[in-house]
Amino acid sequence: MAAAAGRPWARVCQDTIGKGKAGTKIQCLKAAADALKEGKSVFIDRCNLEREQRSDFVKLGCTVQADVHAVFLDLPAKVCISRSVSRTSHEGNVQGGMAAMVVNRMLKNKQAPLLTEGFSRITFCTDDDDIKKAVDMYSALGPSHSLASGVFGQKSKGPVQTGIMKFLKKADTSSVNKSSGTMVTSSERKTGQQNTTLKQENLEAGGACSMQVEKKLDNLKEKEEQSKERVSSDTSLCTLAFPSISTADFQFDLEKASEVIVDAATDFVQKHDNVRLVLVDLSQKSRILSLVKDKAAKKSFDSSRFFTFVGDITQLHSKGGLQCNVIANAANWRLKPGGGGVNAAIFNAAGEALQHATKECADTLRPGNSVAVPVPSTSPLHQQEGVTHVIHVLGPNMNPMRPDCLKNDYTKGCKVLHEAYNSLFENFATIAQSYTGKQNDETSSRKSASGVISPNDSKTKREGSDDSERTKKCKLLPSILTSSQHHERRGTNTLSYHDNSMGSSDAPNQAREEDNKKNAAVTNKTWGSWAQSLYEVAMHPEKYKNADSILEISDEFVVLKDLYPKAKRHVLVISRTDGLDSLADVKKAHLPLLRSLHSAGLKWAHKFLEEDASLKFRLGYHSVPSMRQLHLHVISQDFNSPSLKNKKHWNSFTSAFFLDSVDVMDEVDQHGSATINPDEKLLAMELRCHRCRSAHPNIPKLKSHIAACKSPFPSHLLKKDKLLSASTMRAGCS
DNA sequence: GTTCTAGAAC
DNA sequence: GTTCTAGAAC
Repeated sequence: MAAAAGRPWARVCQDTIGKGKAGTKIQCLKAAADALKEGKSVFIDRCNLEREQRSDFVKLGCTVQADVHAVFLDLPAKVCISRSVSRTSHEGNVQGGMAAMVVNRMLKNKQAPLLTEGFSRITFCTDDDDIKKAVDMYSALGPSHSLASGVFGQKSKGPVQTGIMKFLKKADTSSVNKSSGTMVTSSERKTGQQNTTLKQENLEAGGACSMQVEKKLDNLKEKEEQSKERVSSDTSLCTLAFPSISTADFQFDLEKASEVIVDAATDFVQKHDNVRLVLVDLSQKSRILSLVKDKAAKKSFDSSRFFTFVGDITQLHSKGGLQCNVIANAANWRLKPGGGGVNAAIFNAAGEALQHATKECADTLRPGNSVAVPVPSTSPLHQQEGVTHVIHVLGPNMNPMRPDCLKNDYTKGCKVLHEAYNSLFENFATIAQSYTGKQNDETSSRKSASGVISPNDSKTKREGSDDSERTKKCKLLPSILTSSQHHERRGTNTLSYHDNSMGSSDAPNQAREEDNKKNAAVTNKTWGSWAQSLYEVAMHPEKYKNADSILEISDEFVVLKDLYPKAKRHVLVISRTDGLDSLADVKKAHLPLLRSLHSAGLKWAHKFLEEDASLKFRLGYHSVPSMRQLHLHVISQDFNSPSLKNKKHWNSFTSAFFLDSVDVMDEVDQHGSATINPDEKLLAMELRCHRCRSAHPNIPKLKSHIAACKSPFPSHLLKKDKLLSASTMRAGCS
């Protein structure tokens, strides 16, 4: 039913139609029919996400011979959810925490509109820009204007669609003067002039976040209290607080490390006056502290000048009552923040100022060396803790997953660790000297001024001493590399990361390149230098047999704890077959190998289930792995891990990108190869809960959700034992 | 101002 | 694979 041109628009909205009460679809249909009778154009503002929901409106439009258009707001789920949750004045009161649930439910069933439903024009809007364009277009419609029929704005146009488009465009030219649709996306309507029913698939979109889950503070309860014991508050002694170097992430043997510490420290305090060394660790139960204590007790030296202390090295003064002028940092070779442990804590506590100050002193650090950095006076570490210098130290590394691994060579390791402490203490001695000098200077200046210090004098003095300090600092930093050395270092380090850390320093680069070429012939993929780690482990597992991360070595595979686990339990079963880099290389002949990897994975999953029966496991492969060498993931489904940080991480384990081992074995058995969907889009998909499939706007919100979600796992996982749990394990045993 | 993502570099 | 960081999103 085409009414006269120039008639206004009627907005039919189920949220408002009930005048305070919940509206009904019947009311909407009646209102739309009435408006059409009056010759108005009608805008149906309703979430008609399913075909069935909207069919009555389409029928109504058709019976009155109006053009029926759809504007489909096909926004990413995360946008819909975050906006619906954060809106504050929704007419239907769908907002806040409830909204996420409602929107998730709706999105689950959403069906994109089709021309065959009876629409003459469908406009897809996939972002705010599209929406604006659509609003502008409909707002600008005049009485004699018309919009082309067909489907517009759909991002993935299949060939059929194109055909339809062509056909419709052709047809459309003959009906140019027919009335056309006009729309408004909100209650604020402009001048609609045509008489048409317009249907809008309305996904309300508004503002911020879904679940109002409070941010979990990573404040671990077990964080040990600072030492309560009284410590000497003798401030005449310049004090260095230092953490044990290399014994945490670098996995240096504690027994050997404690010997080195005691040797180096006692030696140092015996040679230097007016200095104090304090070995600090967070935990009362710290093994390195007790080892050092025991060993130190057997030596004769002034125990007030070298002792151990339990506390946070960044809060020794404020929380521990221990004034330290200088603290040491167990740094990384890049001298960058992060990485956890002491390094992260110190950079955190000192603020950005320390990063800049460090940059000014050095770019990189070699094992066995240290660099002293004056802590800027603006830094909280300086202001609150009275720390004037941080000395970054890099010790030897025994962790095969870290750069410059010494592969258990403790002869060299102890030597380097000794060098590291010596370098640290020497740097500290020079700072201490400048302290004593300063104190003396100030004392003498006071004396000479007979108790009167002019502000100018004082200022000059301070600047002067700062300057001399800087000069000294440069002299005492043997670890600072020249610019050219620095570049060279970077170059070699890139290699050494893989060569040394992965134990193939004896394998020349050339060989690696050949390997890569050989491999490229199979999968046509070249692997970045960083992608070689698993290959190295697979080829030479014996070199790492002492590393904690290696759980099992057989002729066929190596079981390794993932260095960056994406869940509470996450291990890799790495095939040892050379040249088999990923699933794409797998042929029927590899079926026995796949079965071996699978049963090894099962065995470890069972072991973990015995330790924690609440876990669930999946065994599978990444369609396109990032690391070379075929490896099976065994991963618990809690995904509770700080290393799970981004969308790619999430989707690589929860989308079709993750191929269940049982399916892979079946496919290889039946077709001689695995079906791989290498679509990168799988990794860029919206974030959905792996249990209830609800969508979430970002990783933190998703993580909050999955920590609480108790929905059953999707049924496809329950088939074929893809999801291993304590109960499936028991069933398997019986 | 803070949080979060995404892309480049490694 | 991770780290770093600019800038988008909030």
